[in-house]
Amino acid sequence: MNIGQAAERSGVSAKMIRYYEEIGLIEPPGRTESNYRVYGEDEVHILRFIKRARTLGFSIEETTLLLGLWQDKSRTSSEVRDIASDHIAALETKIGELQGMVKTLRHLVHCCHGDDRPDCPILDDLAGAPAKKGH
Amino acid sequence: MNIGQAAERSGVSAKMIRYYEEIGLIEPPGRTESNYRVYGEDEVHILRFIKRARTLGFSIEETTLLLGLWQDKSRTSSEVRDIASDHIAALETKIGELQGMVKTLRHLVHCCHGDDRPDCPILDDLAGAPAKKGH
DNA sequence: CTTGACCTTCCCATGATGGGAAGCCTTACA
DNA sequence: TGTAAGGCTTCCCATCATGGGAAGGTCAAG
Repeated sequence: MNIGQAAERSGVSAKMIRYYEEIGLIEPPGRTESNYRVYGEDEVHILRFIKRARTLGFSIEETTLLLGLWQDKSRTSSEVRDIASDHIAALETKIGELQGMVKTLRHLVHCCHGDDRPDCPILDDLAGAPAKKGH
Repeated sequence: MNIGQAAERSGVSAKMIRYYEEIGLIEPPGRTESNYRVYGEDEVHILRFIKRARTLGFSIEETTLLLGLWQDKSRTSSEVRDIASDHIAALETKIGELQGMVKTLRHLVHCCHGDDRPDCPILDDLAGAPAKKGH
């Protein structure tokens, strides 16, 4: 099948398939006489694997690792689990950061009367003013 | 003061200060005879404002808006609050997505025995295998 | 006067993706 | 058989915010 169909069947855009090939994440496929890329079921399967990993937030680099482990019969499941565990830890760090931002913003919004007056605790905070007590 | 000191005092790198100037987020400062940028307390204050907004996860675009509102005496606090509220909503969407990833990964890691055997539910899932019941 | 630390501009890289142009190929239809 | 539409190819550019580094000018301390 051509790249368009492989894209549709895997959920990875044609642009991205070519990019993955370029960076060596996937092997260059065969070509027709007229230089069209030709894919089979196996390639679609690999692309779906990649798609799923990306959806779970793994970076291309981590995905490369996982893909290697997937295709390596002698891998140990603990290798994969370590990658996944590390990734969970990274995601949780990120979540914590975002939650910190939300908490601060929520407090500021709560303190902001939000009417036609220009007085605004949010801007005061951004500008580095000391927080007023007792809102 | 020179750019290096402004950077140190504001927490914004010299590279970024020049970039912010280039994209019009901040005004071009005065120059010495030898073409060095010259900053004063006001500029450091603005840079700190920007730094804080960025730390809270506002994009450059949102920061531009907030900066404009900060310097606009006729602004209404509701304008600022709307920006902040929108930003909170965006952050929470992002947090939800990350939490979804963590939940899935956690389940997979829980199901993975993580030893020397190659059998690995995480890879099975990435490869699109139907989940086994009961783990 | 030298040396080292600072400043200037300019270009390039990141990570993952999309947009689009120019040109070739295939398929379907009149 | 001719043509038009749409798919494919490569190549370049843009994003967003940031950092790295080179080449060259400037300043301050010794």
